[in-house]
Amino acid sequence: MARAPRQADIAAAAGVSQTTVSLILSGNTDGVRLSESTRQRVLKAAEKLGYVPDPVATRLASSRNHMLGVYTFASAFPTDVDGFYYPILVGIEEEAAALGQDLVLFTGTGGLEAPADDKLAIRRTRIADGCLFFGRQVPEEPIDWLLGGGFPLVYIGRRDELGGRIPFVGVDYVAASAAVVDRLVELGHREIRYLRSEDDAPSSSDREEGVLAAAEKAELDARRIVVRAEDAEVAALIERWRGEGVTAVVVEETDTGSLSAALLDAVAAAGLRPPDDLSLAVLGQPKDHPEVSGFEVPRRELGRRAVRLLVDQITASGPRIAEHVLLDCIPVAGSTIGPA
Amino acid sequence: MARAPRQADIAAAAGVSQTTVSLILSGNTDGVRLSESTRQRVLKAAEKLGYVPDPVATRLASSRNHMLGVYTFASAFPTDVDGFYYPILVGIEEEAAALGQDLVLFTGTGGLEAPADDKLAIRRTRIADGCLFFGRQVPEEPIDWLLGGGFPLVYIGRRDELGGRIPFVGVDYVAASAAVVDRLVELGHREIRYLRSEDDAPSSSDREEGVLAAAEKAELDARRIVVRAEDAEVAALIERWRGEGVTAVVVEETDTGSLSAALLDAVAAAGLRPPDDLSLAVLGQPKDHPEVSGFEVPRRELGRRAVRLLVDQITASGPRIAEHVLLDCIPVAGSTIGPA
DNA sequence: CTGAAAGCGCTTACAG
DNA sequence: CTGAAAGCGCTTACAG
Repeated sequence: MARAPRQADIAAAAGVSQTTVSLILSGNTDGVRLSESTRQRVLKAAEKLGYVPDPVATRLASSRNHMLGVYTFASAFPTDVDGFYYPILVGIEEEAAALGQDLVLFTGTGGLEAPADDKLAIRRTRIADGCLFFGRQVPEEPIDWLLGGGFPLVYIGRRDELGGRIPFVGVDYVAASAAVVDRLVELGHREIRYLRSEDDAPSSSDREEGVLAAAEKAELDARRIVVRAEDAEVAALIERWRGEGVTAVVVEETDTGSLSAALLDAVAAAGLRPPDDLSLAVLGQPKDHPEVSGFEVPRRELGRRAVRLLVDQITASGPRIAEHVLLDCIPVAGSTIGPA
Repeated sequence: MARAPRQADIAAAAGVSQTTVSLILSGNTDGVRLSESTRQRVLKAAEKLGYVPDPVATRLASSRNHMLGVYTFASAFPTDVDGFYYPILVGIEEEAAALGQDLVLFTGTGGLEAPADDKLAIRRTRIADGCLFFGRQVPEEPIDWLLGGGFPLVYIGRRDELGGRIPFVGVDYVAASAAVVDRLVELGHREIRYLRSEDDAPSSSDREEGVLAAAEKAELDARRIVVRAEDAEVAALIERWRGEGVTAVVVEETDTGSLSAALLDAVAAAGLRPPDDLSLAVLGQPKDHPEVSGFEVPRRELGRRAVRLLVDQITASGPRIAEHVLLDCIPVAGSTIGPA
């Protein structure tokens, strides 16, 4: 394969030094003045040779290469939760394109390798100007290392680890969840149940926090509200709750959506028709069920904002401070909530 | 934070040269022998300093960077045809991860910029070791330029441009489509219609070719079989075909899936229930309609094979030849085809 | 067995 | 106005 042309090749072709080529191509006209004729000659030679700067060399020598990393702790294109992550990726791509940034997907550990390899894979993200991270857990050591080195990074989703030093763009699940319960209370519901998964992701505890805050405000018996369950237990719960006089059920929407799907199935199987027999709300947007009341997570915007925050960090001149952004959810009125 | 430690720091600490450190840390024991004591001293110093190799420098110094480009001519994450491309991306990511390659998504022109910019964006793909291309059209000039420079690239989808010099992994739509018509003929159907889009993508003409080949073999009147139509015209066609005694309809599945969706809707609206009132087949897999007869496009495998072909090209020692791979589709029996 | 040196392709002071 | 030189942190011949 013919070598890719370098600045030195352009320099030879244009009869100038490699330094001059670098100056002209990088548009680094800071305190420098170059004759227009030289400039044109260089530009023409570069065009003719089809010059493309080597991003790796650029990054070694300077600091930017206009590549943003995207690191997911599982798969960037998960098959079981595609409906969840896809809009975020769409947002990331949109904003990156708008800002002239390419994306580097680090495929590091597809879950196949030992978690020990995570460390190296995460450190490799340094080849980009900065990196977006997705995922429930935070591998503290490598992230701390990146942060300590001043490497720009942004998590997608709220992260409190490492003393709050991790910049993130998250979703205000607390407020959105509280609003859903508020609405039920306003409609006269007193016997409410909140069904959540066993998993302890921040997005789960945030939702619970919002639910409990609203319950407390309404002076409901908070101890009875929260119920942790597996998908398989849902049908039995529905039965029990009917006996307890429950009039409204709220369920967490997780990335797989399996818990809310299980609930919707169980409700239908029990012959209950919301909102008449039971009010139903999902803390999120269940797939293929736009009629269900709840809220919409601004996933696309999440991706866009994360990219913007990252680029801000990269271009920031002063010392960076950890930035934390929480986006509001969009309330979904739906048709599954009614008077108690 | 103090500077990240470099090999030179370790060298100083261990009292050896930086070269020796590099040799020991990279495990590059090829023709070299190092005393175990030196080795231990260096390893210990590296550990103590918390050394992590700089991936950027590593990649500059070695020739490959283990990054594969992914270039899409529109958006890598299209919102209207997500169901179509997503599995391909999944396959690409899987195989890339398995082969230890990172992915660079070129966001070049999201359709916003003039096609002239395509040229530069496409050339930028050279920062990777090789690149995968998606898309209906081939911008000949930049692709030719890449090919001429010996840059490894693979198209996803059959491409005949540039004198067949473009390596690709495609799908054997001809054979799969013919097989569907064969099946209908075996079941006694003689009045068959093939509904296709106006668009002239290779995947469309391949399907038509397969349909016509099967029709010819069965000595059907080929002139009446193929019908090009827009989504909006489908309902009227159904009506007409009933008058013509049509017993089976085959429809093309495009990336948006809108034509097959229009047909399924029109058939249902006309009160026709396949396979009793009409046999129905889709040349592909319509979204959310697993019961429809036809075939499944091996999209995930398409992504995987494309990655493998690309990596083969990259690692090939001798002169590369354009490789063309066609994958078989998986027949879907379905329940919408019956006897005439 | 180990080191001095060149080089990967750029940027960035520093000289003219 | 432009060039020679050093340097980013590593790898890889090439000498001892």
